[in-house]
Amino acid sequence: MLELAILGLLMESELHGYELRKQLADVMGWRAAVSFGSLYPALNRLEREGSVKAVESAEAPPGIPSTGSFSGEVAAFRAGRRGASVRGPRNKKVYGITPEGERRLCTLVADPADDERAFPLKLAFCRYCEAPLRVELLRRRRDTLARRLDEHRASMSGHSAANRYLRSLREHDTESIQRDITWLEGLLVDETATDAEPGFQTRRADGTKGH
Amino acid sequence: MLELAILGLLMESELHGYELRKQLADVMGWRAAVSFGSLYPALNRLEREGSVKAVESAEAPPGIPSTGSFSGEVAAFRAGRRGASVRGPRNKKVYGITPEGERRLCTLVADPADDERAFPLKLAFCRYCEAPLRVELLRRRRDTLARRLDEHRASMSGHSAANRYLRSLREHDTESIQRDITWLEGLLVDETATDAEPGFQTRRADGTKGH
DNA sequence: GTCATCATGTAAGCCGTTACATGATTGC
DNA sequence: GCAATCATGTAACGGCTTACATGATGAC
Repeated sequence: MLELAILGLLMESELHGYELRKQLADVMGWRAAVSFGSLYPALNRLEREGSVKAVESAEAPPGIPSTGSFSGEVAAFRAGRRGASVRGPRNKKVYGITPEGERRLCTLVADPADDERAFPLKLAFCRYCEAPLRVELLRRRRDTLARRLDEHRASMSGHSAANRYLRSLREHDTESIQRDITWLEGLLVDETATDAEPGFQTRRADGTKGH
Repeated sequence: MLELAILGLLMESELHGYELRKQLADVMGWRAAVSFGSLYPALNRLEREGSVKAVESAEAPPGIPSTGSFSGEVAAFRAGRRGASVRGPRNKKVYGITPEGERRLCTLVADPADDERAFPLKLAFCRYCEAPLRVELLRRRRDTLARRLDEHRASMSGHSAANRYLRSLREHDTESIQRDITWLEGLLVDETATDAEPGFQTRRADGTKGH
């Protein structure tokens, strides 16, 4: 799921790991506070499989009147040892998404496993996929919750009787699920109402800098 | 957290692993569907540390007119190889909670780390702890959510603008958190309103068979 | 006698975390 | 020059899952 988050953010702008993490925390909040220990390996994995690739960081180092890519080269040289030429001024490695990666993004959104962690992430980035896939995502989630609601009601009798905390928890739970379903149904209506719109959003044209 | 669930269920009745799992699924529903691969090791862990102990299963094997513990002994013998004498007819190992385990239960409820997984479990079993601990639990959770709500609002501007899915997700999220807080506040009121009640519930007296 | 279910466990692996190590850059 | 922050990584570990292995019991 981390991969989905990475790919989704890279659709909006090219980023390096450190900032990816910040934006992820910002965009998704408490849901997806991810650590470097999993972020960097994930980036390497995605790079190996061709979903992202390191790009020249277009960022001109401040303080030096930008004599072409010279200063960047120096920094890369001084930084030494690793991926070398793609490292930016501050030893940064800026990533961009590839066409392969865009396909992977939609594959991940299409993946039927949407638990509480995965779904919000999918929803946040599904705008880069085609409409039918988005509808499918919303329907699937709604159906999952509907099924859960049934189970919930089925097992309402019995256990809760002796435990007022458990009873309250379950009632609250039931209401929450109902609200979620209503919300999803609203999103589905929006989705079908606007299906005359352009199919899906593409990423920013190459060259336009995000942020 | 699995340990809390085990201890909590054992407060109500003596159980063996297999049924523990069923009841857990029943009581907590989708939240805590646990696998044997983690359940049995957890039970062994708890037994080693003295929080639970294997007990004679009082269950008389049906079809045999119960000539004392004879048939049980035979089954245990035939079952062979392991913990031997505490195994019931069907090679079951029935566990009960110890005083040590009861203390451990309250320690776990008191533990300040309550994420989305842990809190419902704590709430479900906090009735075995003393009132101040319960109040503390509810307050802590409410405060956590209140803080989250603030952060949420702080970062509302910006990102959501271009993404109607993300915007909707956040709005829904905010409302959900507010509802949760209101709910918790209600529970807190109940808690302080009923503090003339007997301190806390103890487990069933030894010998009374649950279920 | 065989199949479904009950019952207990082990092994491998996934996905994430914390803690640690390293070094560049900026501000003072 | 020193601390704070930016930036990238590695190592160890944790908790849980899946898949596998084993065997008892009951229904038919």
